[in-house]
Amino acid sequence: MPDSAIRPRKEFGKTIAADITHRLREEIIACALPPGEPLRFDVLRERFGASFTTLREALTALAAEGLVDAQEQRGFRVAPVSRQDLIEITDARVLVEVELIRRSIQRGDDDWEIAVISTLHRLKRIEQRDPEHPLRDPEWKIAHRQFHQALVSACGSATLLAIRAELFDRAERYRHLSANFRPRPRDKAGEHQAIMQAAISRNADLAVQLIETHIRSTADNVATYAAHLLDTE
Amino acid sequence: MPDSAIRPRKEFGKTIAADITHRLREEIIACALPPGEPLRFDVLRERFGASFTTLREALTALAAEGLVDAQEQRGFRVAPVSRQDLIEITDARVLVEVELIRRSIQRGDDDWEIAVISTLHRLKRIEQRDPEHPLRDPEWKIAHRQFHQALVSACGSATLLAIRAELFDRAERYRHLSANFRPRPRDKAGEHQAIMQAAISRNADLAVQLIETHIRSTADNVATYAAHLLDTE
DNA sequence: CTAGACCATATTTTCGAAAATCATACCGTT
DNA sequence: AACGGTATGATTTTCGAAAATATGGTCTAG
Repeated sequence: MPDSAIRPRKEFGKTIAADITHRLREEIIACALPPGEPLRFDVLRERFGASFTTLREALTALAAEGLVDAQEQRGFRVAPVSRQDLIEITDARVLVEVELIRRSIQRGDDDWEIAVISTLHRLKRIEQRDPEHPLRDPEWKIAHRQFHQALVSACGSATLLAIRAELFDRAERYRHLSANFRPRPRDKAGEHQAIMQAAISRNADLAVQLIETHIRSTADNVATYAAHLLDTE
Repeated sequence: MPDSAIRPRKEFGKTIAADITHRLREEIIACALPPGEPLRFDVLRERFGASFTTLREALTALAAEGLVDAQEQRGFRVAPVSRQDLIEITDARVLVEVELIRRSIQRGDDDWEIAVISTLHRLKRIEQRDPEHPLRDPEWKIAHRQFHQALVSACGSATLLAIRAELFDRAERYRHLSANFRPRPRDKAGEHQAIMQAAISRNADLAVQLIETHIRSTADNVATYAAHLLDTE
């Protein structure tokens, strides 16, 4: 029996507000709600079936995450994109992720190694099964997120992990932005494999270098293929 | 004519929700609302004169900043404190602030130098005038915040500045926590002066080292004098 | 023809009542 | 006495109406 049979309203989290926050976040990251799009209450009300104030709570939370732009007395809109913002997010990600990889490699135990290996394995399975544009596949997105999450999960700082997760989401939105115009994805599978091996063999310097390249080349890709969307701001 | 004559409701920001977010943030940082304190709506309603939903919006925003703990279906409370949390905030601050100081020293122009010098000057003036417990003085708090803000203001990344500001607020709460038990403040004035000089003379390595010591010794102080508040968790 | 004031409409923001949920005390049963 | 279920009160969460504010267009004066 599919549990969708008993799905009255809420799916993620117990409150409607938390659920809508989650759904809105996903739609913004996937660019189903395009950057700069005004978020008017009557439209959202129809789309999500919630009241003004519940929607307002969700939008306020997303504004704090940097995915929504709150313009006082003039409503909300999806956070706009810009080349500068992409650069800042990339730099911040490198700064944080490099530190967390180092800490994880130093502190990671058996469970951490297992998590890294198994999340990569699942990611590769999904890529085999369906070797085309991966960002269109929700399962690939989840598996990709979980692999990168696993890599840093042993760092020991919930504070830095939360910051990292926020930056990851904001970067993922930019990847979606360029996904429709990118001719063919480069060899991410190979990069992920190499990162995993460096991490498991506790070669921190190599892992750090690979991660930085991974993040920066992804951003370069976005800047190239979404250039027409970044310069019109 | 003082503009307080025409202050019907709002003070900071144009919406009541933004105003209440600001006021709640200040009270939490100052530990006027102590860590772990339940934030019940009828109490807040009386204290701030706003409705349920407006308060809810403010609390949701503060939860995203890490100052409030949202327990789904069971309300909100002031974020609890712990030794582990203090360590994480301190480490994260060092990571970010060190990077931002470097960038600011490299990129800062004349206006940056002027901002650093003038904010420190104001801070010293306030300290002369009233040499006792500085955290009790709202003016000192603002001046202190502005000096540290000025130091990193030329870094060129609004993204990292926002992260830094959040961590600064969370750290300031811990400083307030121990302020009542600390016998006498150490020589912060001298430290600030040395940091300013290193920054202005573009000695990045020295400035970075001084900032790191500044942050860590402050945290050590908190851990010492607020120990009884951190271990009971 | 332009600038500014004014009105009408669209949209956001706020409110308190009502619904949903949780915590507690009570009661009956074993 | 211990346990489990249930009623009751306390608290949070959600809703749509009402108030506040912005937007866009029209008219008038210069």
